[in-house]
Amino acid sequence: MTGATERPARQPSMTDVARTAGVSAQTVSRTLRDSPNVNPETKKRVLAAVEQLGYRFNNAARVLSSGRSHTIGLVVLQSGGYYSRSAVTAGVEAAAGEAGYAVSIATIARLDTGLMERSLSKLADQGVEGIVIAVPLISVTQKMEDITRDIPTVTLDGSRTASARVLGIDQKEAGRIATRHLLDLGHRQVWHVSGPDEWIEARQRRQGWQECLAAAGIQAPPPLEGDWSPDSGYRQGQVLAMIPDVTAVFAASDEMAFGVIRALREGGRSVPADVSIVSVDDIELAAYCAPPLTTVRQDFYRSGAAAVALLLRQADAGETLVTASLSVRASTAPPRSP
Amino acid sequence: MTGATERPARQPSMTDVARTAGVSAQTVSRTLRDSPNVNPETKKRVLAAVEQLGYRFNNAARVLSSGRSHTIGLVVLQSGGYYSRSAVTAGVEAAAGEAGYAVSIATIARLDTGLMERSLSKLADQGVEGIVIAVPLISVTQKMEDITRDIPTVTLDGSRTASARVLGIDQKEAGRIATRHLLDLGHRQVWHVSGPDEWIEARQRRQGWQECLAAAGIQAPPPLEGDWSPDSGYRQGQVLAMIPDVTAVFAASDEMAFGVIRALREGGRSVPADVSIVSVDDIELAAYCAPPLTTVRQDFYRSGAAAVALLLRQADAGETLVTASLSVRASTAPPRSP
DNA sequence: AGAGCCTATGTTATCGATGCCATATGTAAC
DNA sequence: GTTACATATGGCATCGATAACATAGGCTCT
Repeated sequence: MTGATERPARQPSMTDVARTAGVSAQTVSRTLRDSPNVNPETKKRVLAAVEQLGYRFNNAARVLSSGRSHTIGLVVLQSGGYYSRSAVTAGVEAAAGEAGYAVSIATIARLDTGLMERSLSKLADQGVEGIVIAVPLISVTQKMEDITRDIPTVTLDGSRTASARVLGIDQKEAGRIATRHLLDLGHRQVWHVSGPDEWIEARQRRQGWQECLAAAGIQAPPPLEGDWSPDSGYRQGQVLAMIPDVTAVFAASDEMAFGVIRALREGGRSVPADVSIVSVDDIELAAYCAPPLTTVRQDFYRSGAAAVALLLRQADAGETLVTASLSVRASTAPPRSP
Repeated sequence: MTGATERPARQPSMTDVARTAGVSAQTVSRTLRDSPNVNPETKKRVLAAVEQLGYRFNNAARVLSSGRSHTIGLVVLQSGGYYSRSAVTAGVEAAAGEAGYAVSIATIARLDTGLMERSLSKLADQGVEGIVIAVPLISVTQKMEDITRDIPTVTLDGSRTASARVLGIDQKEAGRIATRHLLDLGHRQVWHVSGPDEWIEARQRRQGWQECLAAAGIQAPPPLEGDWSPDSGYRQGQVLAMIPDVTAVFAASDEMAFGVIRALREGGRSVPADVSIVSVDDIELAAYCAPPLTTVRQDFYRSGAAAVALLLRQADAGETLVTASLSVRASTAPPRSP
């Protein structure tokens, strides 16, 4: 029975390599980790054996014995719509990869406390060494506190648990720049279609808008809240189209801006002749749709990367990293009768 | 020394739980995995101990001893631009999560053989039990063959290694539907702005277009190749704008379509009055830009989920899963003088 | 009542790499 | 010519869970 041809194709282990190379497993381990005290000659033999057997190390064993998983967890929203969020993902992955860390992604289908808890648990179970949370914590539960106490966590949204660190993202700046641009063109009032109130991003952009208006001695009109989607922009645009003296709108995202524009046009307003629109994100399409969108671009990729650096203790919390710049295109113009 | 207060806060292990509950580690293991033969009474004691100690299992140990990682690897392109791809990601994650699998994502910055090899290696090192490749294999190397021989792999692009299975995605259908729509409107010729030739998607959509034209007895004009980006659409649109008798264009993606439209308009052509445009994807913005885009929607989410099912042996290869449906909006119309 | 079989639980070996300590050279220092 | 110390390598315990086997009651069936 035992003498059968069967050899269940087990992956070769370090011991196998050691045997082939005529050294101990320990030496193989040292070689593969570039330990200093290994004879170049020996090293060569070991590497040859590795090559020959097609050896690849067993991650689980490595993690178990070293106690290090070299993995970072990332929590993002599933729906791909939010441009800035996917840029964050790319930044996190790039920075983590560079530092030799893998990224385990937990997506949540929508903002929901239960889903959030489950995602964090999942990541904790996977033994991640750090967590980047790129969605708002709509409410912080005990369970979340427990996990973020045990595992270094950085939030990118401004919301936080007792122990999670927050990477400073000054979104007000974007709101200010956008509003300023409209005022500079001669508009006397600027309306705002904001993101959902749970998102600090949305709140900060709204604040920037308010402050900028206040500084100009203008009383801000009530903001209209959307959910980042083009459709929500469209619906709020329909509201704006019913208000006669609207000449300038600041939308909190490009996607909403396009919805607003559509509604305004359907309502008989021309953009930018009657109404100017600025938004935030600068998605690729912004320059190619009609009209090409004037929008504030921010470097979210960089803040994703910075979050990883912060987790790996190579950067400080509180630093403000997202820089904003205005791309002026064709959705804004001076008001008709200044 | 030893009597110090210090207790280095090691995570509690199964043994600790066992001690607290007054049972063996094995019983704890059984309880936590819902083994049938555990006394409800005992189970309760164990769960209480788990709760009390804040125990969470050690994934590495579990993987090492069971030989199962319960993780699936996913290779995608980093740049978020390709709508269909991110839908695939969501589908993969949802299906994997449902089956109790985690997803480890390897993103490649661009289509490059070296990067591809590295990503696969990374995933293999992590001990994934299956791999979903959602990008084209521009060239298959020995190393890729080796990895996909050892680990069940499904490709979603149609390209393949010797052992990877291919999930049948009939993209021709999309090309056919789009072209058919234009012909039905009365157009006598349909031009095509295709995706990059490395992508099977692009090739198949092109084929569908060609076949549909051929069936109507029309000689297809040379396709214009883009890279999925709005900008590439714009550049090819400039070419089209220089050709007098273009009345209908099929673009292989929504983003390119918007680029084409912009170029055509700048060239003095009106859309859809002078030129009709159909594309593929149905991104959220398609309905809100000007003009609202007529486009073919495909269910990529579903094919991502199907890829996972295939890996987990719950489905068959070769099955065609992506269904296409046309969303008629305002970028198409009958030709001016039929 | 003893064979046979479930149920509930414990014991022990094992997965594959690493940490720590031991050992065997070589070689510089006094 | 010891002491001393760096270099190169091996041995063994260990990480935490699981698989496989072992055992001890309790029950059914003939």
